[in-house]
Formats: sequence, C-alpha cells, structure tokens
Amino acid sequence: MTDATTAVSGCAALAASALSNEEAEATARLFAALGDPHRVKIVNLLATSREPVCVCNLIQPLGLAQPTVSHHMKKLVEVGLLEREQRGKWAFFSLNHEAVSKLAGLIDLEGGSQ
Amino acid sequence: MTDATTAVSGCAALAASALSNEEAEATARLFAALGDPHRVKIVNLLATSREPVCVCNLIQPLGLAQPTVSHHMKKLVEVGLLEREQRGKWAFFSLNHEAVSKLAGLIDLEGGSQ
DNA sequence: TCGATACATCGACAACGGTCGATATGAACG
DNA sequence: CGTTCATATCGACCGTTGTCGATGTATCGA
Repeated sequence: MTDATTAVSGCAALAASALSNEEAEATARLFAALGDPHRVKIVNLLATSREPVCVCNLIQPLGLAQPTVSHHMKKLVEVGLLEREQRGKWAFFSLNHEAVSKLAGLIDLEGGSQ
Repeated sequence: MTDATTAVSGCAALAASALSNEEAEATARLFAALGDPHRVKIVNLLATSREPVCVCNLIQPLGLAQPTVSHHMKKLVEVGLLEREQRGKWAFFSLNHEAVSKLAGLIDLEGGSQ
C-alpha cells in the first residue's frame, strides 16, 4: 500500500452499504479533483503519454499561466491520482495507475462489498 | 441511445487521444456532479435501494432542507446519472445504471479507443 | 372549492475555487 | 557567488456553488 493512494483508500464504492460521512467526503474529494476541464485534460495528456511530463510541457497545451498549472497539479497529487518526481529543476508528473484503477472500482455498482 | 444519458455521451475516456475542449468540459461536468459529499450519499442511497426513492425519504438521511435536496437531485438528473419519475405528488428518483456504466468506462485506461 | 402535502423555483448570502501577477525557492551553470 | 531557469507559494479578484427561507405549482382528499 503506497501512501500515494491515501485519498483513494479513504473512499468507498458508490454501491457500498451505508456510506459514512467521512467516506462520502473522501469520495467527493476524489471526484471533485476531476471536476475541472483543465484537470481532465491534464489526466488525459498524462494517460496518453508513455513517459512522465514536466509542467513546462503542459502550459502551452492547456493555455494557462504557470501558477495555475501548478495549482491543478497539486490538487491531482493531493488526491493520489498523480505522482510527482523531481529531476533537477524540472518537476515530472505521471499517472498513478493504481489510483485510477481504484477510482474505476468505486463506480462499479457490483463492487459494493469490496 | 436514450436521451437520459446525454451528458455521459458527450464525454470521452480519460485515455482517449487528444480530448477536445468540449469533451473535457462534458467529462468534468459529470465528475463535478459527484464532487459533493451529499450527492455521493444520494447516489449511494439510490444504488443500495432496489426501488426508486422519493425526495421526502432523502431529507432526513441527508440532514438537509428540502430545497437543497431538490437542488442536488436536479444536478444529478441534468448529467444523466439519475432518472426522475412523477407519481402523483411524489417525485421518485432512481439510478441510471447505463449512465453509471458509461462513467466507469470513461475511467478505464484501456478504453481509450472506444 | 378549500386546505394540506410534496416538490420546484426564486432570491439572498456565504464559502469555495479557478485564475493570474508578483514573489519566493531551489537547482544548474558560468 | 551571481545569474538564469523551472516551479511553488502568496495575495487578490471574481465567478461559481451549496445552503436555506419564502414563495410558487401541482396533486390529492375532505
């Protein structure tokens, strides 16, 4: 169990019985992280890239200022969907496939007893 | 193709190649609908109920005022996750299983070429 | 037709979140 | 060291959203 998936671990499947307030909040936080079109694009860009991507390569495709991109990256890392790796003065980000799999599992209506 | 899943149909998988702005916005709208803990609980309650549920049976479990519950139900119906059925003076809501399945498909990283 | 009930809509308010310019941090390179 | 470059943080602005009371709408029963 890696701590990078902490946020996802706090969630419970949508079909679980009697979701607690904490589970509902954790699950909502995770979905909210993907509730912004720019962050959807970021995840899409990372999902279609075989290698980690640095912030400087995201600014132009997104059409956002650098601080705004940093802001979005931080949100995605906080919920565990992205992993950050420092290479010299560059920050490279990659998708946490384990977290994405767990996210998909949350939505599975047959996975209520997970 | 039912119109109840319109919002979901406008989305594209997270692993699709070159998400357009419209696809990113539609996908974000869908995730944002689940980005509130109360709406997560609503979906959870409907997912664990074999029969449709009326608003009056949601007010107490959620601990919210009636207009606030109506507000959340509207958001969930708008993105196609819920279906509304009028029975006399009661409004019954149920989960749109097809939309939930499509949502799960969006997250599948192997479903990029859908 | 009148009152009661269930739900939606409206209006207002407060909190949250996305955005950017300015600035701080920190690493590579003369 | 001092400079440059990549990124993070800060502060401010402002549109969005969750919330509720008041009100509107529609249905049912007496």
